[in-house]
Amino acid sequence: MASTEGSSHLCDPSRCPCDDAECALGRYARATAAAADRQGLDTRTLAATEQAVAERLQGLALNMSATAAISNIYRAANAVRNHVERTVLAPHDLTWTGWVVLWVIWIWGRIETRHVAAEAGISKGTLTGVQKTLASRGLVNRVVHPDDARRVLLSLTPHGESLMAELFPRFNAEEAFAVGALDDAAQLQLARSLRAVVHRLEGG
Amino acid sequence: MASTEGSSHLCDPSRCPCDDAECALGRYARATAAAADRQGLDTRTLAATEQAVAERLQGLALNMSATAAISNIYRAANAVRNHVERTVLAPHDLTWTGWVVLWVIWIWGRIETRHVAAEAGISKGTLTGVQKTLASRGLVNRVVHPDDARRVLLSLTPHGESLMAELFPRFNAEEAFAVGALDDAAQLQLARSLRAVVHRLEGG
DNA sequence: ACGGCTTCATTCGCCTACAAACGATGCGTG
DNA sequence: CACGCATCGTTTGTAGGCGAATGAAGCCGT
Repeated sequence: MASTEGSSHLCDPSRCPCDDAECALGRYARATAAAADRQGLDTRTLAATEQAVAERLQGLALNMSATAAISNIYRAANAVRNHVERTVLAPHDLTWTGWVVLWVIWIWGRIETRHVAAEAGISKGTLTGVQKTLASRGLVNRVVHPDDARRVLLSLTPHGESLMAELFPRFNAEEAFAVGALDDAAQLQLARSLRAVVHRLEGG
Repeated sequence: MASTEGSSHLCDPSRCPCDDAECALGRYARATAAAADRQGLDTRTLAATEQAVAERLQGLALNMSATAAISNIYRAANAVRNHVERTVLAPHDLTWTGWVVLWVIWIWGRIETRHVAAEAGISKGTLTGVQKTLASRGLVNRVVHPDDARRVLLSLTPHGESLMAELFPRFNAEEAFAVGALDDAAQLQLARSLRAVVHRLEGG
């Protein structure tokens, strides 16, 4: 029977809006139903497993709003990144990290690599590779620090400068589009709540 | 002159709370000041560049609240991921992606790989590698679909089951800790705003 | 039943991404 | 001046991460 074919289509979370606290249980109910409908064989074992999962989740249902908030943080971050990569970065063969690094150098003009890594939120080792890629495309200059041969200074080439001048307005416009469904107060509230999360985790 | 040594320490964004709309200009002012203090040589060129950057940013200052919200989404997502990796996942040699994949399989019991990739928010190709890693550790079973030889079904081994039973409560506790500075209403509001962003970008 | 079309998972090349190890450089003290 | 120690950036090894290409498998119209 084709019970595994048509009815096995799961609720795609990237399209299903129902993952807040109230709806999470409903979503899980749909999950169990779909799973029960999907299995075909060994009904008892899978049903027992699903039952056990339900008991586990119900035992921790008090933190459902936390789960909803956290999982949405991650999904939103990925959505923003993917959207910007497609609409702004991909036409110029730039990755997200490459863009962030360019942006940091653009803002600071001339900056040591360790500071670029800290500002961009990547490790030193990662920056070495990104910097090499950007330099090979003629976007970034690499100069040894005149006073300390251990350090390296990065700056944009004229080509990099003109690219940033062209891309930054588009990037900013996409940022504005992403939060376009929220009014100014909601945007500030969102930023404030997220900052509270960051402080809580990174120390503050 | 040690002007490049002590005074070149930039405001570390991972620790500086000042990146909301009001403070962003202040942060940039500090940036320009630090840059001007840092350069030592070719003062005019760098100052002219900074001046040009200031003009560009001021011309787009209207979207500052959007920038603050978006950048905080990304920082918060990274903070959550790093925190959970350190506190819960690293002791068991699990990566974030590996955890998410395990979680999806745990919830759905038996699920096709394409659905796992969709639920976990990764590509099919990435899942192939992650699945291989998890299978090599005896956490995941891989079975060809009985009715369609193209598809592959994933499920947890008993070892994987017991690992999830142990780790999920800890994971959930860390999620709750991350948003612990917000009350329930703020958590739901945060989830709702983020969901609005996701809908806006992924279609809805 | 046979030819195209679709839909899977996998593979490939390239690029992050991090921790740890490494080598080079600078600094401070004896 | 020379020794140890701290601080850089880079390298190494392992694991994600994606798009595009690949090949196997099913579907469907003729």
